[in-house]
Amino acid sequence: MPRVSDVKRRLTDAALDLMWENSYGTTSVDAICERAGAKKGSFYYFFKSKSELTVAALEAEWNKNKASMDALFSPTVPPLERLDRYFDHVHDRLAQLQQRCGSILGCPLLSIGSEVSTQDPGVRAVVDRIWDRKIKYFESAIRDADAQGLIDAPDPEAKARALFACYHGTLAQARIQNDVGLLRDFSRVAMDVLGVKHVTAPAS
Amino acid sequence: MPRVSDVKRRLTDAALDLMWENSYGTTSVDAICERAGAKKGSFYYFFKSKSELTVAALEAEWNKNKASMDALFSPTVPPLERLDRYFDHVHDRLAQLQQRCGSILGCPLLSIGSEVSTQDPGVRAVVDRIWDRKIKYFESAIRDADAQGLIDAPDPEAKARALFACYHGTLAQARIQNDVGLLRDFSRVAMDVLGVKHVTAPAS
DNA sequence: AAATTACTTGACTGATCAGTCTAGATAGAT
DNA sequence: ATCTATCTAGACTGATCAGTCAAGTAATTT
Repeated sequence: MPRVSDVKRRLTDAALDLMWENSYGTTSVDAICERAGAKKGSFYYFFKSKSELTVAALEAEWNKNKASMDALFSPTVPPLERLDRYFDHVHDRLAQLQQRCGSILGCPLLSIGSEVSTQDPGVRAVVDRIWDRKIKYFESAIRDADAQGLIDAPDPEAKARALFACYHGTLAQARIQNDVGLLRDFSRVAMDVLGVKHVTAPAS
Repeated sequence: MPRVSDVKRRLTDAALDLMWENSYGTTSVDAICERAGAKKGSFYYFFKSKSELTVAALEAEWNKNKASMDALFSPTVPPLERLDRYFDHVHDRLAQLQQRCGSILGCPLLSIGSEVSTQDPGVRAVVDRIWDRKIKYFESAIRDADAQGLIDAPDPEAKARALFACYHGTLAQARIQNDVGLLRDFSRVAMDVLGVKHVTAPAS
């Protein structure tokens, strides 16, 4: 085996950055190559199409995040605190990205997924797949919280999906309005959605 | 004043249809003209750019929907029922659109807004504006529900924004997964978010 | 009937798009 | 040393893009 290059990784990184900040449609293959410091020939050596690159980029992003997800959702952490910490973590990351690029970017899975899902089955499928994996973290936290009597969740999977949807709506709104505000308070909304029994803020 | 034409309306209709079903980026001016049965010259007679057309299309869509929003959120309807009926109404409309085009399309404000908000201040602004108007319906329903003691909502505007975000996340997920499921049950999630005091599901 | 206003027509431009192709360069295996 | 698999270079193609423009048509006013 001759030399190995890191161009593939640079391409997926560049693609995700550009598509996250702008959109799938306005991110051209040329622009991806330029940011990655690669040439077109290399791009099409590694990927059959822009669509396939996108699938790879989303998978790569998932792999980059998995370790910190595992840590945040460690069973050693009290279940509701896992969710709290996760929301904080995402908030901090988006706030930090805003420093660099001027915008609250929301969730790339949602932005890209919403943009291409009716037209690109491959990308839609990978978004679905990663989405499901992420929901599993919510689901087990919810199941543990239920087991500890902190909430009443007879169907943890459904609860997780509902909470996940709510969270992504909040991320999308933060992107559209370029405002972290709602994100900062999402934890309270989450506790409402979960029906947390005794907690600081809400009366019920 | 010489003859009047309905081309302007046909163009905004066509644009919204195409952008909703596909995306802003993949909807070309040529395609809009073709569906509207208009020529390029007419397009640029009425609109300065694709961006301006989009702003007009979103405003036109709002105007088309306003009457039914007013009816659904009529003060003659019990407040929580207003929300229920609204969710049902949207569900039915999306299910009906799915028959025609094969996909659950979600909310065009969110899809288009999320796609262009970092790049097109004009479109972002109109999405924001319409978004705010829609939230007002939620807000007054929530305020009325609070006044009737059905819920405890010291800050109706914040509650409305949170519920709106949750709802749009659910719409987005329905689009990405092409599944009405979550939408059908959203009313229950909404009641959780609102902290409805006595109802079928939650304990608290 | 002539002038004016409101719209229509479609060919055109130059830029940019995703994707192709051929000719190399580089490094490890033999 | 040379062979071969892996990767790079970058010019090229044809389609499509948003937007322009000059000439034309039709209803209404005067």
